[in-house]
Parts: sequence; structure tokens; C-alpha cells
Amino acid sequence: MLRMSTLLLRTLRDDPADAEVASHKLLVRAGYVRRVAAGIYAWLPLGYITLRNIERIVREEMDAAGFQEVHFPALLPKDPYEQTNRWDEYGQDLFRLQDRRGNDYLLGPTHEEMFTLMVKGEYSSYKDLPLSIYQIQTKYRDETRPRSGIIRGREFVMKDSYSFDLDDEGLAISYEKHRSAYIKTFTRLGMNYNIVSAVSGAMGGSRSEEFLAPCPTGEDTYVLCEKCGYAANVEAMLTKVAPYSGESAPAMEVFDSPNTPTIDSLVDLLNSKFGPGHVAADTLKNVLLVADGKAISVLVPGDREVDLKRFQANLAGVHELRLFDDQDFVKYPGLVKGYVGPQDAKKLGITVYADPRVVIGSHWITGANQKDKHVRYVTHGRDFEIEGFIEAAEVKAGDTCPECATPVVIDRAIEIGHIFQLGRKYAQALDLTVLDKDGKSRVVTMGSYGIGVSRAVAAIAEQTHDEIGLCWPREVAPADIHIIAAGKGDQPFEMAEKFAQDIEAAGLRVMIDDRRDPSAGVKFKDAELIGIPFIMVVGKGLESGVVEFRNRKSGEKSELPLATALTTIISTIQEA
RNA sequence: CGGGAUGUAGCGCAGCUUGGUAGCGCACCAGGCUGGGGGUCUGGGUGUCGCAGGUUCAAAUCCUGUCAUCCCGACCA
Repeated sequence: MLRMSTLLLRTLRDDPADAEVASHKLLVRAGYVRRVAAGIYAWLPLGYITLRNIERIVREEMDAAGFQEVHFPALLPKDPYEQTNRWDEYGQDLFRLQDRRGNDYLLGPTHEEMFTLMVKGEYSSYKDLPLSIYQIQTKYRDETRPRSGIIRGREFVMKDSYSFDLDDEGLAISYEKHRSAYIKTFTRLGMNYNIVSAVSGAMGGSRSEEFLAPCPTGEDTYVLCEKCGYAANVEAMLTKVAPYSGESAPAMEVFDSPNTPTIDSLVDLLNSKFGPGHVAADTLKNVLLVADGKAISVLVPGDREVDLKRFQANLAGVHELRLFDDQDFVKYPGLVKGYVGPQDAKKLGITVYADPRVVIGSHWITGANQKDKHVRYVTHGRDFEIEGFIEAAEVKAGDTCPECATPVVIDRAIEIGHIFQLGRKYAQALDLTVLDKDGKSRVVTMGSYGIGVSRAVAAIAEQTHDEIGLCWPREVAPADIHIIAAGKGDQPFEMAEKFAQDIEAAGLRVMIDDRRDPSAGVKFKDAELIGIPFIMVVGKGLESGVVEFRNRKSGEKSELPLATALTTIISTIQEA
């Protein structure tokens, strides 16, 4: 039983100054968490109980699916991460440290290497597969900018699983098992979520989906087709385009276009020079980038912006991508800022990619690679060639679904789970092989599956809170019922205590506000802030032989006669 | 990485322009009233004014440096 008279808890009346999002404000105000450093939080009793409830649910569902729990250290040696090249690839986001001998260590951001090595150390036959193992561990990522409180911290709790199979069919089965275990888990957590297709990442892997909890403060953007159910992270949304069917254009024609550094100014000039009817979509935007030190450009129609995250996610093998800066223009004197076109790219040593909308055969108005000059009738396939089509244009509301051509809706969400078919990257790098039926050595194929456990606390808070406080789903809440003793004298306290013991004896989790000093009003406010799903008030009603029973979420209140209150309350909660 | 801002009690903030040795609200402690919506009265200050230098008789305040934190942007080529 949780007793507020002794619970380590101090609720706050004011929002913390550094909090922006609701979950952050409320978790701090209600005394669930306290900030220790940027992106690093301590859990107070109420918060820790909540966190462990989520852990418990996750663990139960993993175990029910037949996965085995293991546990690795958070502090890891550099070596395995060097073998997979992640010591370098992970870059600045990796927390690194040295021991007294100067040896390098890291705080694990994920544990693919360790799991792979564990299986390698124990297993060597196809008969041992399939295998899925998981852990619930504290992870570390030195985010450039931790934000939104618990949602994006530098230290966080994550459940990560890894599956090991001999072949792709096995991997598909392991993947499906995780997928359904995740559905059960998030449903039990009382979350509203969508499963969306995601970019499987630069390192290959055939299938990847994210579990997203819709929420205005979320950092991820996804599209949803309300007609056919297609859902994708914006990074992964596919663009379906028809082949070019228009007439072929005349030869390229350069024209003067002073003072048109932007698309808008260019369109104005086109309309006055060549007659009205020109729009931004007739022009071709050339965005110059530096990808791992190499100059590249990406083409999108002039009415679209480039979504760099989306582009990078789809551009295999590039770790660092940034826009051209003035120094880069100095290095490539053939490129004139504001007047760039793809037709001279080969000559200038630029690799060109294009959004699928820039179809072969289409012609465009674009920069002439000379100051104050543009060129028209520049035709894809005739006047320039590209390295490949890459999804790069920003996704806009109203863009059409690639499956059924219905306009999609765009929404924001918090990523709470991610499942994906890793393939053989790690097994290959760390030489995880087993002998197959024919005695031949085969590289194992893997899947990797994550749930943000601490993030789920915040995501649930985001989805369930209201104006007055938190409002937990029952399984997640720190208790099933919050009993308030209110009023003068000993009687309400003694009665509340009795109820608390009886309700607990029925197997429910009870928190009792047995504090003598605070007035009833304070206790009500605290109860609403803390967000336990049912609230019972033992106080003034005693005079007329009743207690009050409230539903935190609906606000519904009822007065129950003392004689039947206990059984009514117990059955109501159990049925909830 | 770039831009903006802020560091003063557990939390939220004022004081800084014009230097004189720290204050308000909440919380907290003692006591009284009140006792169903963050009530009230009296008394109590719990502080390395982020840190380090400097100027000065005197620095929260002015100067320099440094550290930390928060917000915005990582885009119209």
C-alpha cells in the first residue's frame, strides 16, 4: 500500500521552467521524475512504479511469445563495435570513455554486437535456431539536443530483442512473432498507435515498421491513407508517378534572368517574359549537398522542398549530409548560387539524384550555371542524366497514397517501437555462422526489435492526460485506486484505512492519502494530478452514510452507501 | 554546427539599468483558526546570487573568461 503520509513525493504547483511538453511538465509536477542533467532523469517512487509496470507488461508479452530474457552490461568494450564499424559510424552520438589504462569503452546505444557475440559463443548448429532473446536495459545516446523531457533523453530504458534464423523464411516468421507481441503489448499499455512502414536503413534489411503513438508533440511525421490503410513514416513514403507522356521539348534555350535567385522571383519573370501560365512546378530546383565529403545534387520540382532527413534516409551508405556552404561554392566555380542546373553536372564532377517526380523525358526550366541566366526545355535523359531516383521531396498533406491514389493525411507521433529485419550485417561482421543440414557453414540472419520503455511512460502521459493532470490506464498506473481521507477528527482516517486494507485484500493496488495536515482541496488536486484511475473520498459523506467514488478519466462521481461500497468498488475496478 | 535567451532558496521568479552585503510567491518548520476544491493568521530563511579571474573601500549588480541549461533553425539553392 502506498501511503502519502510517508511517500517520497512533493507535488509542484508551477510548471518547471525547462519543460515544454505536457508529459514533461506533468511528470515533474506530479512528482514522478526529477531532472539530474540535460536529458537525464531520476525516477521517484511513483514514477519508478509506473516505469516498472510498463517493464512488467513488456516482459510478460516477450516471455509469452517464447523469447528469452538476458542482460548485458551498459558499459561495453570498444572492440566489437570496431568490428562492425559502428565505433566510427555512430559518431558523436556515442558516449565514449576510457578506463585507467587508457582503453576505450562505450555506454551501449544498442546491443546488436553483444547479442550476436553471445549467440556465436554458445551456438553453432542450425538445430539451435530459431532463437529470439531480449533485454530491458538502460541505453545511452549523446544526443546533440535532448528535448521534450523523458521523450528524448540521453539515458533511457529500452527493451531490445534480436532474432536469429538460418534463412529469410525463418526471419519472416520471427519478425511476425515480434510484430504480434508488440501489438499485444501496446494494446495492454492502453496506447493509441499506428504501425507504419519505415525506411529499413542504410545497411539493408528487407522490412521495417515503426509503432507510432499519434501525438501533436511527437517528433516523427507519418502519413496515413484513410481509405486503404497505407501508413508510412514520411521518410519511407513512396511516390507513384506515371511515365512522361507529353511532347518532347525543343532544344535547350538559355535566356537572361537577372535578379531571380528564388523560385518565386523566377516564376514572375517567366510569366512576363514568355506569357502567363508558368508555375513553380515548371521549374527544377537543384539542391546542392555534400555527402561524406562528396558534392552531390538532388532535383525536385520547384514547388517542392527537399526533406533532407527523408533524402538521407533513402540514400544508402551516407553518414554525413549537409548543405552547400559558401566555401563549397568557391571549390566549384562552375556552380553559380541561385542559377544551378543539372545539365553540366558531369563536367563539374557532381553526382545528381532526382526525386521520382522528375521523370525521364520531362523537361524543365532551370539554372544555366551562369550568373543571371536560366535555361528552358532541359530534358531528363537528353540533356542530363542522373545517378538514380531517390525519394527527396517533402511530403505534403494531400499527396496521394501510392497504393490507392487517395489523398493521405499527415500526422505527428512519438516512435514507441521499431521492428526490422536486419539481415546479415552483424552476423557477417562478427562471423556468426552455424552448420546447416549439409554440414555447410551459413551466416545467420537477424532481426532487431525495440520498445522505448521509459519513452512509453511519457508517450502514455501525452496521450492520456487532461487539463488537470495525468490520467493513467489502469495497468500502467502506480495504483488502482487513490483513497482520500478528508475531514476533521479520526473517523474518516480510520474508515479510509479500513477500506484501503479491504480493497488491497481483494488483490487491488491501493494508494491512501492519509496525510493529516493538507485540506481536502489539496488532496483532490494532488489526486487529479497524480492520475490514478479511481479515486475514493472518505469524508463528509460519512455523516449520511456514504463514500464518494470517482472515475478520474470520465469525471463521473457516485455516492455509495457504506454497506455496499466495498463490493461495488472492487467489482467496478476489476471490470475496468 | 549556427542563432536567441537564461543561470539568484527545493520549485517558479524579482533585484542588475544607477555597485552599499539578498527579496517575493509556492513549498518547508513552530503555533492558532479552518476543515469538500491548492484556505487563513502569527512567527521562522533553509542561499557558494553557476564557476574563475578582474575593476572597486565595497560586486548578485560593472568587465573578461569559462561552464551549464533552455528555445529556435538545421531547408526555397
